[in-house]
Amino acid sequence: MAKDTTKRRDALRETLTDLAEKHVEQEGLGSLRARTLAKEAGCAVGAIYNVFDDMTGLALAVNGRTFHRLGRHVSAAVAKVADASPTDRLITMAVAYLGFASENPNLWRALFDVEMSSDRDVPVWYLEELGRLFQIIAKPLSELHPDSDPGEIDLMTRALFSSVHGIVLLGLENRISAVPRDRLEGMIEFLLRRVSAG
Amino acid sequence: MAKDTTKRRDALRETLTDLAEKHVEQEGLGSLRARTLAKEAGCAVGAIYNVFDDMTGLALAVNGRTFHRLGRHVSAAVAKVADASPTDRLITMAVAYLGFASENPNLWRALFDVEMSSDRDVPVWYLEELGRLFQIIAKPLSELHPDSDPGEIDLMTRALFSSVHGIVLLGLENRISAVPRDRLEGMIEFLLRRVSAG
DNA sequence: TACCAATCTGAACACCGTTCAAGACGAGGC
DNA sequence: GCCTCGTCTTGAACGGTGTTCAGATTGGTA
Repeated sequence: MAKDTTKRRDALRETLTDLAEKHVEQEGLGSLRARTLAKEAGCAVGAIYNVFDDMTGLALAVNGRTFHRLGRHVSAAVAKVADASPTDRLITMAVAYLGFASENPNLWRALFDVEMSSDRDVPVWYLEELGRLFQIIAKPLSELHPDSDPGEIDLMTRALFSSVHGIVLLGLENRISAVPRDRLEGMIEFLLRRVSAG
Repeated sequence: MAKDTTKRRDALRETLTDLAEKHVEQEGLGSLRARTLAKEAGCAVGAIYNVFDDMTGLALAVNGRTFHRLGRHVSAAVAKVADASPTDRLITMAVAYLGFASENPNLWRALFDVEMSSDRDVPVWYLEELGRLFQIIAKPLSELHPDSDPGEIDLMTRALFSSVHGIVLLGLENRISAVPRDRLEGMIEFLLRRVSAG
């Protein structure tokens, strides 16, 4: 079978991603070291490059998992209040987003800190995963504004997501603001109630 | 006079900051190289460390200038519409913020990209400059909500700034969204009008 | 002028991601 | 079972980074 080496490849890929995920979670994206990972995984530094394009590729693999978990986290939260008003569902999702970010700060930050500046294209799954997230935000919005065309809904979705993201981002950046967690929830709820009240 | 060497120190400090600013503006924060700057400034690499603690200190010096320019940009914009309604003034400021960010993307990004994770304290002027920015945002807000206590105003200020910041951040990050500039202005105006309408 | 402390120098250090020639090894044919 | 060949794996080496520090230099002072 020609599968044996492929299996080992996949196993190494997973081992490395596991280890990298642990490092990012505990010490942040900047703590990823090729030599350290190789030692921990019991392989040579060069072996990493048989499995990933470069260290950014490895970081993207970690982000893939995080993105998926984030999506499930938000989905699960909103599923529990499926009968609530669109506004309350929006608030639930946003607070769930805040919760995920504050419970997984390093992993969450890594989602936006990876170097994409190079010629590397944004991976398809990145946009797909983001699209899924936007879709579950768009649903309550289109209920709130049944007469708006999809383009308008899309813009509102991006605006709301960006706003909540901004509050979470600067709120968790304690060097700048250091707003208590429950205050952040209050800010988010205030914002969304105001925007929804039409 | 013992001032002569001090003068040279200050001159080198300014020269290095000028050069660094140019590099950040053109190529981004990540393009700062100690050896390159030393060569351009006509000094040795080690001389940089007589004038700055490390490269982060140099980046902070650049950010100091940017922060100041940003403050003046927003102030100037709102000064032109001093007689407008509080809501319109908020929108003017936010759009000015967007304008500054989109015209100086690399310098603006550097404001939030500097490594502060280490033990280094946030410089006082950083917080002072941010405080000034928050103050000019808070003014229209306290006109809109004359009965709110300063604590509430402060939270609303942070919430609004963070929201606008989020929209600008993800909006200019073309790898993720790529929303046209005028659409971004629309999103900001929509958000602020909704939040202001009480 | 002569001295000393402060400044400046740049080679050296420790570390990083990445590469690649060479050795090891698995798969398929006999 | 053995051989061959191509692929995988190895880790030293490469080129780059920020930072340091012993020695050279220089400016201020007596």
